[in-house]
Amino acid sequence: MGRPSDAREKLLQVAFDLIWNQSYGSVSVDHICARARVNKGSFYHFFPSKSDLAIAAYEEHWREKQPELDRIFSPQLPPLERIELWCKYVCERQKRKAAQYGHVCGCPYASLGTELATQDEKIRAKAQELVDRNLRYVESALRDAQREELISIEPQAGAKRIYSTALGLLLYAKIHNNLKVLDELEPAVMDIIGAHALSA
Amino acid sequence: MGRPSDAREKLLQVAFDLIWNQSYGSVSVDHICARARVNKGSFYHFFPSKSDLAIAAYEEHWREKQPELDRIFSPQLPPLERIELWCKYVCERQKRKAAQYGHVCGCPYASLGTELATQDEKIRAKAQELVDRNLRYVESALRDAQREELISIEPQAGAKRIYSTALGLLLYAKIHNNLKVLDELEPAVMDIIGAHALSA
DNA sequence: TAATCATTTGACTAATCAGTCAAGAATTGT
DNA sequence: ACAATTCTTGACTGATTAGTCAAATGATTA
Repeated sequence: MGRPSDAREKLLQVAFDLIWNQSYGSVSVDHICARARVNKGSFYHFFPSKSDLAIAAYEEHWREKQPELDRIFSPQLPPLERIELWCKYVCERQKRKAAQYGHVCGCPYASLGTELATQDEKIRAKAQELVDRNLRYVESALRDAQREELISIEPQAGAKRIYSTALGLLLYAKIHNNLKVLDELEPAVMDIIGAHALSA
Repeated sequence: MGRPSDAREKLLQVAFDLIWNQSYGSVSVDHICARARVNKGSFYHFFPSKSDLAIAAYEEHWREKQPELDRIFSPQLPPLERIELWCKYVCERQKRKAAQYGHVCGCPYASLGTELATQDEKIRAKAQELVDRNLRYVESALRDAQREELISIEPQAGAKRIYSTALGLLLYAKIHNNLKVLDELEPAVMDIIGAHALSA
């Protein structure tokens, strides 16, 4: 089995953190290596390039966060409660991050995605994939709500609107470096749903 | 008056274009100079640093685009028509840009802002300023609509929601590199307003 | 114990980065 | 024509960039 190592995992963790809190362009391979206490040679032993690391780091982050999303969007919960829970989760996560780093960090997929969408097709595709995976949770909750005749909105279109609203508010909050912006997330999302609520 | 020159203007123009279509981090001072056919020494004759150029370039772009926004949001027009016109303008502009560069470019303020918000406070503040200037148009239109008793939504909160929706959809469209996403802009915005429309 | 294999080490390249500078060129006002 | 002012030129610095490599190390297995 050769020599055991946790360098790969450390690199993935550090890379995701640095890229989210700063940006892809301003974080160098040397920075990542230094922070992870890994030599450059080891870096390139595990990853063919910086952009491959970024992709792997984001995929790994998804892998770690997925159980939490599964919990939030558990079919055990009433569908609209899932979405409410998700809004709170998004806000809470931003609060934690902002407290840790001193500024609002926004959506990690959006940050990497928007920085490199026009430059690196593989990274754009990965960002899209991650966004779409998130979207699917919302869509599924809306579909369940529809089945229970709670709403009339088309689940796919509704999910896209809700997710775009979240992306937009996170972006707005990051640019204004102001967490209070996110207080609007839950009401805005609920209004999107509510506008199409079936009056009993 | 010394030697006349349009180097400054060329640099502003080229910088805005390159940063919007690529990213701040991936566009070097050398690239900008080469594209503008200006020597590096001239660059630093006009601008103290790369980030100062970026700020000046974005400010200059605003200066050029402002008349068009003034036209779109002319008080001569019915307030909700202004917003409708603005939605169409945003979509049209993205179509033009995408045709020109082969990919959806998204909102330039959001792109620069989200890339550097956590890194460069002056750039973050400028992005915020530009976003807020745009917001003011929407807010003013909503205020006029309120005065005419067309809507009940609070203008400031409504404008924030509408603008966030636009930011979110532009971001979503950029990450998916898909212009069709923007077809949702006008209906989504109108639903935000419509949900608070006063029934005659 | 010896062979095997994955990982580590750190020095190395060649390109690129933002930014500097001193000397020269072009314009205007006198 | 001359001085003052503004802009241009292009070579230069020193730091940083992504990526390479051959030799060394250490754990596992036979």
